Amino acid sequence: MSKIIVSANGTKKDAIIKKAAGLFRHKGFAGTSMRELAESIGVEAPSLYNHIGSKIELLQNICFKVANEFMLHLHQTEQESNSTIDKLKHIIQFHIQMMVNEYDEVFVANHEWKQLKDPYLTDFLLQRKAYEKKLIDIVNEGIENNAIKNIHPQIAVLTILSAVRGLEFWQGQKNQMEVMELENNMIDHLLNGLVK
Amino acid sequence: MSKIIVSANGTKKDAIIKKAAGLFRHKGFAGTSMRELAESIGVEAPSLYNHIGSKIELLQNICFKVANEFMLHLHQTEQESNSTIDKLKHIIQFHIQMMVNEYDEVFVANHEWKQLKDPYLTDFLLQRKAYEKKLIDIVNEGIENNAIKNIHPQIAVLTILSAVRGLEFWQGQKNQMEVMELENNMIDHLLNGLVK
DNA sequence: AATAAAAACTAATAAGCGTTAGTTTTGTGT
DNA sequence: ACACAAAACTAACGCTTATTAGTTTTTATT
Repeated sequence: MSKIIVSANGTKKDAIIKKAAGLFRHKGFAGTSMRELAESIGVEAPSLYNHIGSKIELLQNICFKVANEFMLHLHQTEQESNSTIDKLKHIIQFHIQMMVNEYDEVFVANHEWKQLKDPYLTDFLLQRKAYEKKLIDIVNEGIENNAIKNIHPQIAVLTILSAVRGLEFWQGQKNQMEVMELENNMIDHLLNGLVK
Repeated sequence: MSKIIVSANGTKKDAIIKKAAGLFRHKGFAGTSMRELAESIGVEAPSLYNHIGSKIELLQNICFKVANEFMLHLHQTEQESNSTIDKLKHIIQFHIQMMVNEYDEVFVANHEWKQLKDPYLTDFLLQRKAYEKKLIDIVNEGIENNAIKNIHPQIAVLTILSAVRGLEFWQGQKNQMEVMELENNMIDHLLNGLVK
């Protein structure tokens, strides 16, 4: 077998990307060298280039994989004909789940996308703006339906996204029990507030 | 006069740190070179070393200046004998103000502190933990006083801090009117929720 | 066992990094 | 105008970077 250990249904490139996500999270994209990445895999740096095109390509893969997953889920949520509040609950829950299940990738997409080069940088930002726009539409829908108070929709979305994207400190505790507690508390906090 | 333009009551080192904060925010600490920093100031890279010790020292200055400002404000807030809710309002407001007035510095402190080296890294993390601990105590006080619902205090603090720290997208709009709107909406959202 | 392909290696490239040494220019106080 | 200090410069150091070229080893297929 090869030195690069692949998981089921995964290519060697996937395995490299996975390791890269972990290192990029800990040390940043610019702060991680290909030699480090290679060593963490158990291989010499040039060997990586049998499987990948470049360092920046790794970052592109991570960022767009995450962006696509979020966008796909949002599309699905839009098409379910739940109440506005349930949609928001669903979205917040998904963000938390992603944060728990694909922590490295989501973190890197949230923090290192600035290191992307055009045209990928522009694409990424457009996708992000589109995502926020869709969320704002949902909040507006809730305001029209009298389900949500007359708050500034953009600020409400900003607050929610900031809150869920910033979840990075919730580390190590992957215990499913605690994740559910986190979900329930955050959803309640962001929807119903803190005041008794 | 010298090439490095100093603002009133500021040393040349302060001017360099200020420029560094801007670059570190845009390109990251590892992604910013001393030659870039020098060029943005209008000087050759080695000239910087007449005024500063090292690159990492710039990051240290930024991170601890921000950390100290937040900690100082929290101390003051603790000693004012307002209600728990007013304390929280006050703290959220201060975070937003800092985000608006010292955007570069706060952003860098929030995102690039990982690049610090020990003992500064450990010190910074301890200070952050202490800050969170104090906030948790305030929330607990509110729960005991029946002012805050029986939420998990750590998660509540996590949510609030995530929300205010993530405010990065609120860019360019330094219009004071809009800042007040942002403040009022976020405070209302984080304290009273979204649901009507 | 022979052959072809995949995946690893070593060696080396040019470029960029933070920083130091040594020197020259600029500004200040007498 | 002279002396001293501050602040800039050029040149260069040793090191690290991502990546390429060329070669050898390993694996899979017949």
